[in-house]
Amino acid sequence: MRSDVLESTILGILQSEPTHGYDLRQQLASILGPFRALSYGSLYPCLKRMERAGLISRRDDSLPVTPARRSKIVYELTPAGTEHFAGWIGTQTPSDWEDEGFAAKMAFFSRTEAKLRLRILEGRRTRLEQRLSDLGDSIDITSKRVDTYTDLLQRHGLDGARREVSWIEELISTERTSHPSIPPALRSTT
Amino acid sequence: MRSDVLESTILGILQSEPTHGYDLRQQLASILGPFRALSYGSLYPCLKRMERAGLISRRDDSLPVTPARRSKIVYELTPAGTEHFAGWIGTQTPSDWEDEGFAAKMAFFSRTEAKLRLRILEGRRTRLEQRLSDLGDSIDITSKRVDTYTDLLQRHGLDGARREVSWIEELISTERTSHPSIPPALRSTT
DNA sequence: GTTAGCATGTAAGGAGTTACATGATTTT
DNA sequence: AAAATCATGTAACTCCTTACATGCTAAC
Repeated sequence: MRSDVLESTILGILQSEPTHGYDLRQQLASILGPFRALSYGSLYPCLKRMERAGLISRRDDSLPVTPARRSKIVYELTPAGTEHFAGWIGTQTPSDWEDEGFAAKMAFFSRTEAKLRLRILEGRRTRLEQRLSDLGDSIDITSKRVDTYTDLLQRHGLDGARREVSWIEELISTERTSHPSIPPALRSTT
Repeated sequence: MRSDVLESTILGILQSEPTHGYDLRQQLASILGPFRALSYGSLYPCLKRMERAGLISRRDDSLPVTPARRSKIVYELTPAGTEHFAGWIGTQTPSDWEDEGFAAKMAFFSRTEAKLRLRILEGRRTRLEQRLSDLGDSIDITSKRVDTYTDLLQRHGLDGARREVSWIEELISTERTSHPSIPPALRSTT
């Protein structure tokens, strides 16, 4: 995962409420999928970097909300962190086409403007279509080699890519129909 | 990709015919999918390591098969390399459960014994089922957080995981039916 | 009272990318 | 003759994992 994507995702989680590292990892895993979950050996140094960069700060929680004071370090957003997240969520970046960048952006879509949401989805679709055609080329190359299993593997990959594209297309059409403010003329420009 | 998986895959490709680095990369991409394709900055050092380890050797092709001698370096298997590949293809290792390890093994399945093939497929299925249940747990955790988009993302991930499992199950049942030597009693032990 | 899970961290090392550097061959 | 593609390689850098080290708290 690109470090800016990770940082922005952390900032996004912290925007809901101050959180400590261990818990942050669970949420990260549940948003991005348990696979891309990173290890603590990756997360804690990242939090330290972000603190040094002034994006987050350790919260001095003397609140007796949780009975006993533990050795938890609760992080919260600084104004700079809030601003950084607003910048990320309000713009389109190349990493938005990629798997993880896209997942991270989409997880916070309810805080994204409808127009930008659509643009990001369309960018993602373009990326997936390109991937689909690459996959097709690659299968053509191998087609001479008539190994049954290699073939099955490749077909499965192709299916997955196609499924990905149609999922995105459903999302796009849902976005368009639930925002009828967009003139119908634009809808066919796809 | 774990380096032993990469090395074994390279050995597997070289078993068909001696190949040079550039071409090896295309074949690697077409077998494993164009995504997991690695860069030359990764491949060439790996070939050098393998040469030093005695698994492959540079071929002195004075053969005038291709008209002009170019600056190509053609690698071929050494006896040690052949043996190494035979060991890998003939055994089950933990990396066979994982995405890349499994793809690499399956790409050479036509050179794998039917029994072992089945065991590897079943191991993969177990791994995928575990992944599926992890994903279910993770969605339960997030279910309180009723964000539409996070939800869509997670459902999509779950669908993908389920699709993966049923694909593997189809493969397994095909393996079993096309090898009726296996007593029917074993088939229900699934 | 001991096991399991919560919680934070560091050091070493693995794996791969990008950018750079170079040059041959084929196509337009 | 220029552009594209084939072909090999290195160095710096990024990102991440594993293994280790430590200690608290809750449940059995």
